[in-house]
Amino acid sequence: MTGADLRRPTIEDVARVAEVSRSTASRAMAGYGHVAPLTRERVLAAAQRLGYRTNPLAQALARGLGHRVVVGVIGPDASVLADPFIGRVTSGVARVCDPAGVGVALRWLPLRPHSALAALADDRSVRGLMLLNPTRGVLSSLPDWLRSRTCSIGVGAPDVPSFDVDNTAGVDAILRHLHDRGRRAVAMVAGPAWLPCTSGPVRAYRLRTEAAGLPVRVVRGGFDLPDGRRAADHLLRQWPETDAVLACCDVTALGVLTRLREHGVAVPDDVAVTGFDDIPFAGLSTPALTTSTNPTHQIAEDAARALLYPSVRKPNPRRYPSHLVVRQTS
Amino acid sequence: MTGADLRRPTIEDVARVAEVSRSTASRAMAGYGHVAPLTRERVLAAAQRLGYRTNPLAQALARGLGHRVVVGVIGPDASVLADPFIGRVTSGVARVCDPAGVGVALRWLPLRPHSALAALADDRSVRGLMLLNPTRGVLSSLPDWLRSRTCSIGVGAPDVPSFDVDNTAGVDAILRHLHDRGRRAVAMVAGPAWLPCTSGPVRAYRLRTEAAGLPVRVVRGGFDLPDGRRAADHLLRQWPETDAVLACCDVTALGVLTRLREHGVAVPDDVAVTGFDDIPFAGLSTPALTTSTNPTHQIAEDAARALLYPSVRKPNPRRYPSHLVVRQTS
DNA sequence: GTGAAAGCGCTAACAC
DNA sequence: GTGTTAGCGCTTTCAC
Repeated sequence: MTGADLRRPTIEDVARVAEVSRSTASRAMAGYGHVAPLTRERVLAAAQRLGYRTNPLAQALARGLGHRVVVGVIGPDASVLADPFIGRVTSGVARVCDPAGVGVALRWLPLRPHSALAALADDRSVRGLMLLNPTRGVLSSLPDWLRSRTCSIGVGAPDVPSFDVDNTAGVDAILRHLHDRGRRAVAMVAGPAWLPCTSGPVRAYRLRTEAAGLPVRVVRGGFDLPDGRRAADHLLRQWPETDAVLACCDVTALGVLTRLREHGVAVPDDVAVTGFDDIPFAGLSTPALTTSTNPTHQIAEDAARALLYPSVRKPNPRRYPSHLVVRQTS
Repeated sequence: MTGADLRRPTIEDVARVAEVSRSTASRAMAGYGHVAPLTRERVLAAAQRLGYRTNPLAQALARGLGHRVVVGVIGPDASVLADPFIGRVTSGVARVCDPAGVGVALRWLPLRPHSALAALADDRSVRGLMLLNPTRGVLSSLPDWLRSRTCSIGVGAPDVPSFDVDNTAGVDAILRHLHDRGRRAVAMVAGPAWLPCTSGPVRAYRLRTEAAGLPVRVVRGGFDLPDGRRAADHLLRQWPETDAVLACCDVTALGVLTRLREHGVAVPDDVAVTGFDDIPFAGLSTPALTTSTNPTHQIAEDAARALLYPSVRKPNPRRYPSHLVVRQTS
């Protein structure tokens, strides 16, 4: 009835009602440390009765735990944040972080992120850093405090847990599939050179192609449609006998597809085209794109959990299988 | 050189070096309140020299400001979070919040979100709530504390800033376009009934159609491909003379498109099809989808800023124009 | 304009 | 097992 009722109850109030000290109340609520079962019950009952809710702000300060996970995307410029892939990662992380009272921030990091990482390293609000597309160099230059709370979607390091699709195996499977279908002149449209994760696939392609005694043909692509179109132009000019194009991402593949059509090349009759990622609309193109599907949400969520609960150590690096989805373009 | 150097400098250290009190140092750093210019300079210099970085955790506690914005998506079940649209919103918000030291959490809210909102209302870590697809009923039931820090992407209220596409005008423009092209039997595939933002477009469609003395034909759709396919089946059966389908979302439109093709219906020759949203791959379908493009990122970012900086009042509700993109399906 | 001091609400040594 | 106590680092009245 008095003004005191307007105040939200603090743990002090709970302690008073439960007739214990603040520390005991704290222990009882937290669930660790030694508290007599009966005492805990009393505390919990008091909390319940008062409608007590712990204040995450105070908790964070006292524990010295940051309240946000930063998703840091390394790339040549901030436009990398516009990629739908980033949206999937961010939303996956945001969902996993929510129950822990943690939020997600999204930030572009330049290819030489040294100073940006230094800034992150002395931001006490940072609970963890999820690095997208880091190079080994970047990982090794991480300040210690930050390193111990970093994970990577891409290449990792012994002390930086990494989560990624096994795209080497994925690309290999696609190539096998193309060979099985009788394609002999398979050209690869690789990702941009600055992207560390492109090297594995290129190597896999090279290895299997050479082993089969077939010609190795790699053209560097990017991530968007025009890149794919340019790649198609390049291929047609350079190696007109190409009978399959293995692109490292769906968007590029779709660019290749449209450009080939414009040139009057029949897909898949003249040339097969494959993508990678299985974006939501890969199945909607005409013809529908053969690609490889990745558990992006799963990866993002596992990575987020690794950051939130670092004590639970898992095998590192963690690689997720990519599954071939054969549609109509191959 | 001593152990003290390992400790991160606090504002206390800054104050000592600048030879002022903690409060003055605090004021100087914050930038408001009265501080003599010279004093401020001294403080700033000291901070600089010590490499002082404010601790957002302590700041949050002392100021009583939450550290995360919750994006709450209202829908029948948690699967609504998988929509790519959510990814775009989340990443947009996360980017804007980052510089403010704030994170984003993502949470599904049931159609009757009463208790979920109550929980949010006494979570002190919540800086703001961004509601997606709320109904007026939901808005009016918001607890006061929460209401004053809520914004909506969808319908709003006098005291809840809302940000949304003017989809009524958008749909009207599409319909006008179809009429201009000579379509006379335009059927609409509306969004799901639980989605509040579907009523405006339906009304707009009804009004203009009736005004033109043409038949009103609405079928309820959902958000995914199968919904569009079902809608197409329904239309062909019910109103075989339909010569245009106005769908309220691109994915549904693409479903309609593929299903029509399977039925041997030529698009756009026999039937025109239009979508809404201009998802990244609307331009890649064959034929390319005519649709309307929306500034989703802009909306999300503006809404986030409204939450972070509530003092900067803007007109409410805020409506963003949708722009017709005529491609090949109409 | 500046300083003293009282919080913000919770946690975690440490002593009992 | 439980309580005492000293923080966590910053903000903000309120005097002067």
